[in-house]
Amino acid sequence: MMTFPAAFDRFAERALSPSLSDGSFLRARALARLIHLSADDIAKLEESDASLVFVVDGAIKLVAHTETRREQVVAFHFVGDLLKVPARGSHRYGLHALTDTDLIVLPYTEIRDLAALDPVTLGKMLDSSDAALARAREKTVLLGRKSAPEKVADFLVSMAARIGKRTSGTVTVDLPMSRRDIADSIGLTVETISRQLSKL
Amino acid sequence: MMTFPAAFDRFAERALSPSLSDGSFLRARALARLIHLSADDIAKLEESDASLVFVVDGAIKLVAHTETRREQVVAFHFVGDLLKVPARGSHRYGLHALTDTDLIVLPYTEIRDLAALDPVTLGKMLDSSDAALARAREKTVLLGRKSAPEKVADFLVSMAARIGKRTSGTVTVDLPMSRRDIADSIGLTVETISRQLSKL
DNA sequence: GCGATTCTTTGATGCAGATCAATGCCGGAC
DNA sequence: GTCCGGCATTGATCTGCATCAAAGAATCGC
Repeated sequence: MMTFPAAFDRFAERALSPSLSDGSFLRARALARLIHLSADDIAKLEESDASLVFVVDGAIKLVAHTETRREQVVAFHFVGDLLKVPARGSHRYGLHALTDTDLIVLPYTEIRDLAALDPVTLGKMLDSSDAALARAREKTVLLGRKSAPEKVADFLVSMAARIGKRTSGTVTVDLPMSRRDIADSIGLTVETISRQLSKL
Repeated sequence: MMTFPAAFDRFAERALSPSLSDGSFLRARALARLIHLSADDIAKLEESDASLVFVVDGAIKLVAHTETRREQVVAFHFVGDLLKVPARGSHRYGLHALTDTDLIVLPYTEIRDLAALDPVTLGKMLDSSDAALARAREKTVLLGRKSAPEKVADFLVSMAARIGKRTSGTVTVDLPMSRRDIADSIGLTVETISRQLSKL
């Protein structure tokens, strides 16, 4: 748990320009909300507009819901990540906490307009978007052209790269998500995940 | 076919700020190359660095190659699109022409640095990245959680939205890509595509 | 500490879509 | 024209993963 001023400062350090005008800075501060989520909670976001979200602490999944009650985990995000949660498109998107989590949430279009005059802030948004796009493209290859064993292996490798702890040669990963989350992320069923992991 | 000055102007109109300084404008112009591709040609890009590509005319596919000779179509792009072709990551990326195509290509990091001082240019790059990310996310849902008939139907709908011609109530789409391209895009085989299309 | 609930594992069966194979179709070379 | 090579369709078979089912293991409330 965290206070708003402390959380907003972390957001500002990560996402805003240090040379942002006082006016713009205060405007951003006024638009920001701190949301604390317990594990399994769902963030209440505007569905009609996209949101800019900063993960102050914890871990989350971005989920797309299809009409037919199926769900796809579009991305996982961890501390320090900046992401855009899209407004309702052909699917409904939701943000679910994997662990206890603190988020700073801002309305996307407003903050985009605010950043329109500030290249440093805009640049940070661009870099976040590019990073997310790169991961989404890798995931496209994973989902489109790989077998179950490859999917599980690649998933573990990518998680190790993002949240693995390197201690004296060996890398350990503490996975904050359930088997179901993994399954919904890489397009398999929990049973298949379980079987693949048993074989290791 | 098109001359460099004409092609670069179209790129500048789409991607650069009208108020960009003369120096930056000329620098961008010096970095840009015009590449003309015939159908099925592959663009020769730097593999060590990402490229910023503008589609002046024609249609292209962004392809990821796996080690094992399989390939995944990551995205299709059409006239007016601005896209980033990533440097070699865990997969090798290539740009293939679907029809006769003119591209303006620039080294990504240089143009990103050049844009670092110009919010309008940066904003256009951000918007392109966001649009690509939104499509990639939709594709993630498609690949991860949909059946063959749904994949084909969704593919046709999304292509209609992007390149369909609306003439008096009915929408017609002229698909520039082969069955194989469609298959490699939505994670199916040509035979399955063929069977699904027959049922319509 | 002990049921109740949820998550994970393991096994048996089924099916959607891949693979293999053959034929048809179209467009270009000459 | 007709030969040829690549693309598309259609059919037969196979298989990887889903689905269905049930039995542990962990976690929670009280």
